[in-house]
Amino acid sequence: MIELTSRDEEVLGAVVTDYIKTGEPVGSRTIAKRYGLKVSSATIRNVMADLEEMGLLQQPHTSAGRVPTEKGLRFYLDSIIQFKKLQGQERAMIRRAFQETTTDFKDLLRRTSRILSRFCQQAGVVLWPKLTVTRFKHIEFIRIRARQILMILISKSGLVHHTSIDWEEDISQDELDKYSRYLNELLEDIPLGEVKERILEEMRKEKVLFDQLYSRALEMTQRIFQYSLGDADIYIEGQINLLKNPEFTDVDRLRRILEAFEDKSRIIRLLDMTLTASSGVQIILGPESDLADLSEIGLISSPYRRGDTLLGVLGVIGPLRMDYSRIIPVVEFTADLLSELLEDPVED
Amino acid sequence: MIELTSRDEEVLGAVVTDYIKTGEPVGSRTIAKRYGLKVSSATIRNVMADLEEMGLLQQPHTSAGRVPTEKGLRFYLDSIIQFKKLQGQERAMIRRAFQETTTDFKDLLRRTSRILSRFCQQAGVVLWPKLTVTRFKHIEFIRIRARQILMILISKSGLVHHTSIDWEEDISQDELDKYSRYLNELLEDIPLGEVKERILEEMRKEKVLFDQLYSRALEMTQRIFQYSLGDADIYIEGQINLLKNPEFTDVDRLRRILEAFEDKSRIIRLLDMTLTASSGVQIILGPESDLADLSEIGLISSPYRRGDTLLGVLGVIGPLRMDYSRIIPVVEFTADLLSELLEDPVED
DNA sequence: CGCTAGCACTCGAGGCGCATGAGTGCTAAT
DNA sequence: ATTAGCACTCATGCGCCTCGAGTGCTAGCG
Repeated sequence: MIELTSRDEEVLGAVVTDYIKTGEPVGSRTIAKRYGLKVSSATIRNVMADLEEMGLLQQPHTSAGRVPTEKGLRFYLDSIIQFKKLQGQERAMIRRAFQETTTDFKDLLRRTSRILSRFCQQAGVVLWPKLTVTRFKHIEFIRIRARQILMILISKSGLVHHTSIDWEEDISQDELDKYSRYLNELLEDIPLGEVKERILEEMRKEKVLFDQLYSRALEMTQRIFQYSLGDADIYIEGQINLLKNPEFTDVDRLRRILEAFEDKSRIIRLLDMTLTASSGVQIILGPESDLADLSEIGLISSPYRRGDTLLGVLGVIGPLRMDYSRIIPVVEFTADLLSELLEDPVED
Repeated sequence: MIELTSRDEEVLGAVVTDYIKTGEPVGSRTIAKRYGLKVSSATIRNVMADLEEMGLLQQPHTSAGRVPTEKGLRFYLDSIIQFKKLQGQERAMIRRAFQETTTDFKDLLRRTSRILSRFCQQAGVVLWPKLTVTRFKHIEFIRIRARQILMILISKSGLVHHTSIDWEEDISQDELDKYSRYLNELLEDIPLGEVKERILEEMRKEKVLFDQLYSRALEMTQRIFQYSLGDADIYIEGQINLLKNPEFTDVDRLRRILEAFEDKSRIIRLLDMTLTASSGVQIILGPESDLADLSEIGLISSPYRRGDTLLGVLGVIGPLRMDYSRIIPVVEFTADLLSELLEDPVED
C-alpha cells in the first residue's frame, strides 16, 4: 500500500484535476499558482519527482509537465477524489429526461443509456438483465404458417420475448392454444431461470401419467429455453460523443475502440465484472480489464435493481481522462432513479 | 442534356475510376498511361479543360489534377459506369452470410444491414417496413398490474409488436381475454393499415347494438393504433467502416455526419425518396438530397419486397467517393436475396 | 485540322534550421 | 525543509527553400 503525505496527495490531486481539465501535461508552476498550495514551484517539482519515482506520475518527455499514470489515476480515484455534488437543477434535468417515459422496458433502458451519454458527454451503456431473473407471467404459441410457430413469452414485469421456431410437424392453432393454457398454469410465477428444471421434472411425470398429451408442448418449451434466453444484452448509445475527446482525434485509435464495441461480448464481460460486486459505483480503468483494445478507455458503472433483486448494470464509457468527479455522481443518481422507476408501484 | 463524344466519356470515366480508387486528383499523364487511351497527355489535357468548362470536372487548385464534380459523378453513374459482375464466389459468400438465419424478422433485417456493411466496407442500412403493409394475425392483452396492460400484436408474417398502456380502470385478465377473442375475430386478416377504420366502423355499430360491451376493447385498440404503429424504422450498421475512408479522417466532418445519422428521421426521409420509385437500384448523392449535413455522403439503395408488395428499402451509405461499380451489384443482389428469403414458402 | 512535343508557370508538400518558451533538475542560500 | 536561480532539454511553430506533379499555351507535324 502506498503512503503519501497530505501534501503529496494535494499535488497528485491537482495534477490529475488539471490534466483531466486540459488534457495537457501539467507543470509545477501551474500547480503552485492555481491550486492554492502555499509552496513554490521548486518544491512542487521535488514532490512531483517523488511521485514519479513511485510510479504515480510520468513525463511524456524530459522537458514537459507531468501526466498521471494509470496507477496514479487509480490512487486518485480511491483516495483523493472529491465529488462535485449534483446540483438540484441537474437532478431535475435528469429526472425530466426520464419523464416522457414509455412503459416499455427496453425503451426505458435505451433511453437511460441515452441520458447517460448526453449528461456525461461520453458513451452511455446499459446492461440489459438476463431474463432469468424475472418471473414467468404468460406464454403464447401462434401458428404463423405450416411448421412455423411463434412463441411469445412475457415476464411478470412486462418484458416481452419472442422467438419463432420451426417444428417438424404441423400443429393446429387449437392444439397450440391448449399448450399455452397448460403451460401458463404449470409455470405460473416461476422464476424464468428455473423453468428448465420445472419442465424436465414435469416431463418425467407426464411420461407416466397422461399419455404424453402435452409432452410435445414441454419439448417445445424446452428447446426454446435452451437457446434464446440466458444471454445478456447491452445498449450502447452516444458513441459519437467519444469523437469529442481530443484523445480520439487519431482516427485509428478511435477505430480500434469502436470495433471493440462492435463485439458486444467484450463489453458485456467488462460490465459483468462490476455486476458481481453488490452495489455502489465502480470504476474500471481499461488497462485493469485485461481486455485487448479496451486499454484506452475507462468505465464508470453502477448496478441497478428492482426492489431487492439486482437487474443489471449501467454506466458511462469514455477515455481514461474524463471528468470522474462529475460523472460518478451522475451515474449513481441515474442508477438510483432507474431503480426507483422500476419499483413496482403496486404489487398484487 | 449533355452531349459528349465517346472520347470525352472515356476520359471522364477514367478520371472518376481513378479518383474513386485513389482519392487523389487525377492528372492527364496518369490517364494517358494507365487507361489505354491512344492519345497523348496533352490531348487529354484539352479534353479535361472542356469537361471542366462543362462543369463535370474541377481542379482543387491550379497545379493539381482533376476531380469529378457532383455533376460529373452523376453523369458517370447515369451513362458511363460499367458494373463489375458479381463473382459466383462472392454471391456464394453473401448467400452463406444469410444462411445462419433466424426466422425472426427484425433479426433478419439487422443481419442484412450488417452484411451490406461488411461486403461494401461502408455503412449498411435497411428500412424497416411500416407495419401498415402487413396483415393482422393475432392480438393479445395481458394485465401486467393494476391499470397497466400489455398489448401484443402479431402480423401474419410473424412480426411482433408490443406496447404497454396505462388504462384508467383496472380490468381483469378474464375480461381482457374476452376482448382478445372478440378482436381476433373482428380483425382477422385485415391489413394493419385499415384497422383504424374498421374499428371506427365497428364502434358506430356497437354503440347501438349490444350495449357497449366491447366498446372499451375498441377504444383501447384505437388508442394503441393511434400512436405506436405507422412509423418506419431503420437499422444502420457498420458506421465504423466510414472511418476507413480517408475523406473522414477529419474528425469534425465525420462527427457531423454521424450526428446526422443519430437523427434517424433524416435518413428515413432519404430512403423514402427511393421507396416511391418502383424498383431497381437507385443512387442519391448527398447534395441532391437537400438534407443538410448529408451533403458529403452518397446512398445506393434498392427496394425489397415480399411477393408483389413493396416492403422497404435497403442500401449502403458511404462517402461520395465509393466503389459504385462493385457496390451497386452487391446491393442489387442482396435486395433480391432478401426478397427471396421473405417469400412465403407455403402460403395457407 | 486535330494531335503532340515542348516549355514556362503554379502551387502544395515536405524538409531544414532557428527562435521561442514551457518545463525540468540541480545547487546553493535561507 | 524550502526556495531562488540557473543551465539544460525539447516540442512547437514559423519561415524558407526545394522538388515535382500538373497545368495551359504555343508552335510544329501529319
